[in-house]
Amino acid sequence: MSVIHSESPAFRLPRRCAQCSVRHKAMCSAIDVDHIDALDRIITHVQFRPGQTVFDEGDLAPYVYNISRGHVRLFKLLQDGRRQITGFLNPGDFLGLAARKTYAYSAEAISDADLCRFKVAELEELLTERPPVRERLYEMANDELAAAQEQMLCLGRKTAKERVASFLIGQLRHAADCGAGDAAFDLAMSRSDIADYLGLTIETVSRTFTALREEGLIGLPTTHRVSIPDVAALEFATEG
Amino acid sequence: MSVIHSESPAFRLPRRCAQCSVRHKAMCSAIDVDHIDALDRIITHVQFRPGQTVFDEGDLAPYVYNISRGHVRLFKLLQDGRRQITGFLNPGDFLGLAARKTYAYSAEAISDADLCRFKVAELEELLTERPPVRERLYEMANDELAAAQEQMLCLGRKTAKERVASFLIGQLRHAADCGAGDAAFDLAMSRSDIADYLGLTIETVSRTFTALREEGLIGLPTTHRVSIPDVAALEFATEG
DNA sequence: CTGCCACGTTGACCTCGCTCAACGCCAACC
DNA sequence: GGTTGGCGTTGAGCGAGGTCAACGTGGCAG
Repeated sequence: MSVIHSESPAFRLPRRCAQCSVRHKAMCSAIDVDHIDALDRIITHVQFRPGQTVFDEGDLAPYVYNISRGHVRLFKLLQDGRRQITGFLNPGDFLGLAARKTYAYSAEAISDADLCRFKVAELEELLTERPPVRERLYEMANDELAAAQEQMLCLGRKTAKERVASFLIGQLRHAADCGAGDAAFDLAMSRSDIADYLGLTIETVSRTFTALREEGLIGLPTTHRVSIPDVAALEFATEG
Repeated sequence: MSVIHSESPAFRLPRRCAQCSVRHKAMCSAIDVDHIDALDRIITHVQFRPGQTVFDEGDLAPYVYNISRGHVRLFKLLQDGRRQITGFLNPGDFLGLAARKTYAYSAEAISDADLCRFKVAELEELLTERPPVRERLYEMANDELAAAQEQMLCLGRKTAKERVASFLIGQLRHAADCGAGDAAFDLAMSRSDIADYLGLTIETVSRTFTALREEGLIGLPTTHRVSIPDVAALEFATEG
């Protein structure tokens, strides 16, 4: 496919939940193996290309999603185009949580991404039949809330260097969860995405990466790969 | 009492849920009138003075609270004392939502405040018996999440003037919910609290209030009272 | 190979909001 | 009445991060 940032509609894709590699992390983990077919019946698998829109803030919200592969950015825009990325989602993450009748934020794929799509109405049935699923969703909402509060601290009170260090530690933690052994990982997102996540400009992010590299706090084998020789040292730079 | 910022322990206070003036807004609204006595049995009413700590970030979290009177600030601190206020709570609001084993943020009373205290363990029983309560909590968590995302946009991408305008519009909305007729209201919090909520300094908040007043966008009959002659005009100042 | 384009880096300069300091106001207290 | 202390406002100067611009680099199409 020649046009990467295609706006062509996401296409469907047949899959089975039983084989889902991220089921254990996802909301679906609250549903036991014997009832997975109930999931399969209400799920549609859809695929997105990098940059493609999953939904826009203000759209009617008939669907929620689970990410089975790839990365997604969530963001809000001001009228003049200023953008604040409120979070990056990874495989296993839930998308559409805060949704009421309409989505409260926009979502775009960062990389190629496979998503499991649920109709909210059908999910509601599942929730009524299986209270543990709602409990799991409640837990996930609370985790997101805690993350949002941490991010507010970052945006409101940390310097550029502290923000970038915090971001990198967060990415490291996530990579560690995914089983990457040493303190090195790949960034799924561009400098521009990082800037809009940290409330900085691209230039400041770039300069701060360079400064951290020159101080020996990080290594940058490629622009999208980061190594952290001394995690404690970088953690210190997170707020000191 | 001569010492306002007393650190004396909060004292208990007998009350009945049936008479609670904010029950309709609170989590408790998911419990019908016939079962209010179940609430009364697991609730302790506690009172706080201005500046008093309800709990600190990192404390074990055996309790959650509902606010029946007064105002509370939630915040996180950096080691060097920098503070980010993540939210102001009003009567009817729930406190301790994001709690896991320990609180993820600190909470202090801003004004004199009455709180209804629940033991988490006992609330859990109520949740199991009455699923609508968990649904209500889930909704509240999602509302808070949406508010947190809006605040991230504010902190990451808005100018000082836009932040203060956004804050004032938010306070106006809240006052309107509470039935205040015209576009004027009292601020429960100090300039210092507003600064730490908006990621600014006290001086910048003060200067911005003055600037907005000189532009005719707001009136300041007293330092803690704000009138908004043209809500649409202030709303416009909210993002450009 | 060549040209193109998106992305990232670096430099020079500027500005918005921060820092530091002085001052005003008001309520509490002696 | 005078003093004190908390809070808010105002001013002067500064600096972290933004703006604008140039340049480097790597992947891809032809």
